[in-house]
Amino acid sequence: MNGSSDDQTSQSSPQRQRGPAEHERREQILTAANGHFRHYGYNKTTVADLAKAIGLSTAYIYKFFDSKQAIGEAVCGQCLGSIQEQLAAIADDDGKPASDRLRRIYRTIGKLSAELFFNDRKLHDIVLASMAEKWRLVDTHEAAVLEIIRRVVSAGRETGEFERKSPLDETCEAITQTLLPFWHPILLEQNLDDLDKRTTIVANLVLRGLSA
Amino acid sequence: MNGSSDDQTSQSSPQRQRGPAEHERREQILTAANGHFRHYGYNKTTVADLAKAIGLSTAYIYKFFDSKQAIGEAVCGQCLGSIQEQLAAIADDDGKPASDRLRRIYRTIGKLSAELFFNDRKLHDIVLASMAEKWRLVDTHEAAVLEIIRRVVSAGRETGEFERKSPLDETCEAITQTLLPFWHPILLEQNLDDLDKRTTIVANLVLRGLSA
DNA sequence: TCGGTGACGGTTTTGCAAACTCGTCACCAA
DNA sequence: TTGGTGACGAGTTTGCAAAACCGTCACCGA
Repeated sequence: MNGSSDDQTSQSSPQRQRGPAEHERREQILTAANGHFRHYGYNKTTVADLAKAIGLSTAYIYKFFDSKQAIGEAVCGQCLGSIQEQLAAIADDDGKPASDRLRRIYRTIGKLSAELFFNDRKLHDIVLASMAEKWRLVDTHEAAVLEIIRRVVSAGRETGEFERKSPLDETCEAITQTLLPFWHPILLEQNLDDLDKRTTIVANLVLRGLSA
Repeated sequence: MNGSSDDQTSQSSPQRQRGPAEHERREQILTAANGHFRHYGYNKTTVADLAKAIGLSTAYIYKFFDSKQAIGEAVCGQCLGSIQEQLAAIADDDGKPASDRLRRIYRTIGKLSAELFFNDRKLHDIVLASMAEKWRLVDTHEAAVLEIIRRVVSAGRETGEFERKSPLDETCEAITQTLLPFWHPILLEQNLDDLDKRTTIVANLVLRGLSA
């Protein structure tokens, strides 16, 4: 009858990576990790597996990464970074009205996130791992999305397309909040149905609130 | 190197409860379950524990509930029902403008949900259980919230406070989506900080989109 | 018929030792 | 100094038998 709480918050604060930043070996490790995590899953891949695949010892891998978790974060970071890039490309497409861009961001973040987490089925458990421990990745990603949103909203305000009275920071934060259900792995897992429709109607609602 | 997927969706569709609906024993079981789940947690409470506490056999308990899960759902349902009632009370307070009511609903759902899931610390793992299996409770709750939102928005449209052009259904669904991060147990767990502020700014954004 | 139970099969959880994994360190070679 | 490794301790997962739990059924008494 004891408590069932397992509070091991391995938050990984230091963040400064180990060893040389640009190094062939680092890329090799990341590539191997990417392949193995996708193929066998995160938990079933051991650091020794990666070492063997490259033809190194495990000890040497630790010259480049603090921990297995750090490798996982790097791989995840690349995936999320790719999403961020695609969103940024939409955000910075000055040819289109800001409202169109924002609408596209809603639909795209849902689509890309769903693909990332569930089409690549085996990557799914790295996500579970990253949630179970409390990796900083989620916060980082959220911050990046916030920044992208800010760019779009600012652009819309400058062209007079969006209202200018509400505080920019709060508005952008609020938009980011409404975006959460469309990229958060756990929410996505629980509700993949109608994703495209849901993103669209929320985008509509939000845009009504933004329009000048 | 096999898959790590455990697909046991115990969705519990039938829904029709067993035995007489209004019965002293049913209340007793629910009361005992409530106490035990809170005190010892859901997983560590056995049906035999409940039976012993009331002074019955386990077999008799199954005259009233299909399964332990059904008991858990009933207890959870009561808690969520209490939240729904409080939200409904706000929604139906005709003395105040609809925008005030909606704003209060945002803040209240966040506050009450956070209290339910985390102040009552031991109830926390019933939530984990209810997520791990895919109980219908979450959907039921979401549907109830949607209905409450619909009442407020309808009221606001009738008084001319809210715009009337957008489709009512879609708008209410969208609002419900934006509410999700403020009551979903897992999101709440991951981000309790600034809850009140976040609900407020999202409410502000949404209300700008609603105003006539 | 209503209120209630003991005993039982099939599945899940538990306990514990063996095997494995993570990450460090001292150390080697060019 | 840069590139690289074997060996090892602390902690974690695995395998499997024993115990516990869930849920059903036949049955009892008023």
